[in-house]
Amino acid sequence: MARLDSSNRSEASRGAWAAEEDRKLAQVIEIHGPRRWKLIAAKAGLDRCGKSCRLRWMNYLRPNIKRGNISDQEEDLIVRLHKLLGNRWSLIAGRLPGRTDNEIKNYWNSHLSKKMKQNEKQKKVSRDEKIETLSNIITKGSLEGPSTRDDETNNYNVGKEVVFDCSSHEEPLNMEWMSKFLELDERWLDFV
DNA sequence: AAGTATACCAACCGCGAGCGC
DNA sequence: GGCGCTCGCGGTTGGTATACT
Repeated sequence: MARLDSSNRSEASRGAWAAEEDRKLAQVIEIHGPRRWKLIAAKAGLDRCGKSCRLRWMNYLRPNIKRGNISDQEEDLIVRLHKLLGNRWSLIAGRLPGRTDNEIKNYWNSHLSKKMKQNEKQKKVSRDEKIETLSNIITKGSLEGPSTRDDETNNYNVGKEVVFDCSSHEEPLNMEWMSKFLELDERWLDFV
């Protein structure tokens, strides 16, 4: 059974913070420092729980907070860090001065996750198209069109520039073989 | 202009970890 | 070791603004 969190479910008020509440909170933190949040809430005479005070401070009132307008550079960094760290927002935020974990999480959920999904979808379509091209070359023996076979080197030439090097692979060139090849050498797809 | 859908973001909630008693 | 308190994190909710029909 889940442990009850004494800082939750208090009788404290909820909802948006008023400017007056912000002012009182900042005043108390200036004196006592940003710790012992329950005490801070009491000292400030706020009808808020300590947890709520902490959140307000961390995400809004803390000095040096940057708000809004995430730059392209920052966005790029978020994407790369998310790739590396996953949903570890506080770690990601730690790399972006002035940004809070909550802001980054919100930004990811409202902007970047959609963007990423679109990219993935596009990637998949493009990969499927490439595989279909390969499949046509192999299953239909279709060395017509843009592809040719060089009998001396045993290579498949696709288009003007691309050479599919078969010299290190055994015939027959079938789909099973090809899928194994693709798993091993995804780079090849980029050529087709 | 009014109603509805969607996007955005501040705030809330549940949970786990750390610490002192 | 057990308990209560505090803190921090990540997921989720809900209110408001904006876009769309």
